[in-house]
Amino acid sequence: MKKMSSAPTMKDVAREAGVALGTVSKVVNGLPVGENYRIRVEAAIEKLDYQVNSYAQGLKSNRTYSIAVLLPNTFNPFFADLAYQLNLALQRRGYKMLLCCTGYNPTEEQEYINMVRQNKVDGIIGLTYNPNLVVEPDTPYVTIDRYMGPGIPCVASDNYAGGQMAAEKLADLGCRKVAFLRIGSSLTNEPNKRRSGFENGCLARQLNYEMKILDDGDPFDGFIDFLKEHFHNRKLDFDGLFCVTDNLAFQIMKVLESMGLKVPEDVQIIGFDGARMFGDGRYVCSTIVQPTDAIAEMCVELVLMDNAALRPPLVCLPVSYAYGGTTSETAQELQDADGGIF
Amino acid sequence: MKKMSSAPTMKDVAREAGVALGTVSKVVNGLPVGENYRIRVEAAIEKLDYQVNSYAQGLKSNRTYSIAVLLPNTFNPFFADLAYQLNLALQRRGYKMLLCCTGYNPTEEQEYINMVRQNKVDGIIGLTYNPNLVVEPDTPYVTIDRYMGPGIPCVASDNYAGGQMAAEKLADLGCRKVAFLRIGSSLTNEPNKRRSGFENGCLARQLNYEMKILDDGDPFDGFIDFLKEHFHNRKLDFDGLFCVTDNLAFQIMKVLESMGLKVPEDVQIIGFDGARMFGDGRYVCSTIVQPTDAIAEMCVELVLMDNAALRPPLVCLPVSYAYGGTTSETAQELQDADGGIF
DNA sequence: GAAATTTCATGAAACGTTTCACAATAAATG
DNA sequence: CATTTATTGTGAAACGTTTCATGAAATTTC
Repeated sequence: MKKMSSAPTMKDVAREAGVALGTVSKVVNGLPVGENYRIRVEAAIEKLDYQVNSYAQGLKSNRTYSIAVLLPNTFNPFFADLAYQLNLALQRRGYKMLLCCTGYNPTEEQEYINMVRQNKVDGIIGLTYNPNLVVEPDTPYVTIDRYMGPGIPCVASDNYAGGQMAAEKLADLGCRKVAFLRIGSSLTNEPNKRRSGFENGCLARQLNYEMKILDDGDPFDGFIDFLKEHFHNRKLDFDGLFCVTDNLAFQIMKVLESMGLKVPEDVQIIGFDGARMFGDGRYVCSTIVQPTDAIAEMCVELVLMDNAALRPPLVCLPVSYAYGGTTSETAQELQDADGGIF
Repeated sequence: MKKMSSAPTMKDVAREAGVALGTVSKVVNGLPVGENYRIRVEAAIEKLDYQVNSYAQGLKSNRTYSIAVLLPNTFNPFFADLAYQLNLALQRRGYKMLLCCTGYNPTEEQEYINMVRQNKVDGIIGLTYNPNLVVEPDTPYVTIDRYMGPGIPCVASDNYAGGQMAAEKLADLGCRKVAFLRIGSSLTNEPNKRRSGFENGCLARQLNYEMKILDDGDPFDGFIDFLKEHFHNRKLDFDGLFCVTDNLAFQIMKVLESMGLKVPEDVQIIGFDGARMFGDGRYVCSTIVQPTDAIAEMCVELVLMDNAALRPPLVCLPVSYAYGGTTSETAQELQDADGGIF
């Protein structure tokens, strides 16, 4: 005479175990309950194969144990790595990750932010580009790389130190004339500090440096022209290049190689991000590595923090340097690789 | 005397508009309502800045408009691309994507599958490795690359044709002795058809071929040995290599280059996946491109299909070939790139 | 113009939890 | 042993929707 149609509810469990509804709730939520009661309830849960209904749970408690993550996309290796690390960090705490790709679209970004108001998520972690996102003051919101104002914590790696480190590394490698390459959004975001850090590092090491910044509107082949101008016929105006991202570094490297130059023999190239595309510790180029694991951990920590007043406005996490070559020695380490090779 | 503490509910809207609760519900859900009523309700919604509570909605309707996507990780470019395309396809239909990285872990996979039973999602799209996942028969579930049995649609690219295409391409490029390289899981999954397709293609074009398959347990440097054996001192036992993934192709390429060989001048290398890491149409190596957009679209289509009986057991989607070099001509196209260069 | 029919707003019931005032039992106290 | 105190199970109320039987109003029909 049981209703077989739908999934069992707490009421069913209570009836089966011969206890009250509230008792089942306590057992399910790990609240203190008499030992014999607990056993009876757990047996009933097992027998009926009961699963809590998270809609009902959310309706009462206003918690979904899910966090929305806003990223422009997942194919950029840095974003992909962030998504992965955030998923891990959230999972460890029993939270689910709602991933939203915004495509740098301010409207999409705002739409996703609004989602939290429909109680779909308990908080938001966002790497966004809309400078005037409207966020409810009491909405748990944490940004990556973009400082949005007081009350909204921003987590970033120490971009300034990263720029400095790049300069020092190039100096250590014997470079004498270097350049910083960047495709610039004019946003006042944290990654912009890479430039000043690099500048400072060059000054400290008495390195000649040049800045090549292409504004948003400029075509990419501004860089091609730049490279042709300074490297044509092995001209080698620069012996070291610091590229604002690995993405750019990789492209520059390809172009230089197609011009007959060798990296790093002729030109040293250092990128930024250090997102491993193969999950095994190798990098496509030498790079300043962002600690995506620590960034993710911190973001999750902050977004789940109870006392909003204690949240710091800005958290900077230390970067490191990684060599990008694949030598036959390092190849040995690849056996532990887990990058989806079938 | 309004309660300012929490968000406005339908009841508040009804009171404000002077209509019944059910009328508000109809307006919110786009059901037929008298024009004057609709206007009044919409005004009230606007005024109160009302947002539906999706917990309550889910509790009644058993729908969350969210789909769980199971992938081993997001840093593998192919998975990253899939995640991105799935997000797009779901977004277009008003669905949210719950992304779950399973790390090839059968237990995690099963755990996420169970999630659907807690009513957290309306369906699951999974690229999984657990051969005996337990899925409720009536749970909308669609797999990528893994045929799990009748009733569970599998979406994949035409791996057989892809293998064939690789062989033909190598033949067209003038290769005479080629090899297929793979790190093998023994799973009977769709990607395994790449080998037989390649084999068939080689036979059709009278290409000498060799298969090098490393089992799961084998260390990666089995490949190093293989490469040393056949390419040491420009030996060039093979003039073309078909690698089962771009990942592997890229690694092989790096090793060969570190051995003093040039790609593609000395050895042609073709990978598989064609996941663009920079979102701009360029590839890290020549490759058989999987149509991740079509795969994603089909997965979403199938998982949201009302009539489960109409779902096909297996859907194969056409692959294509892409050249992997970055020439200065192609560099011009990079200006439209959107890969997160700051 | 009265009766039959259609249209559509109404509001109570239900969805499956959590919470909390209350009751019942057990333990501690003098 | 009676009384106070602490402990813990109980079950009704509430969360904010959707749904549907009800009835009022508008429309059509003869």
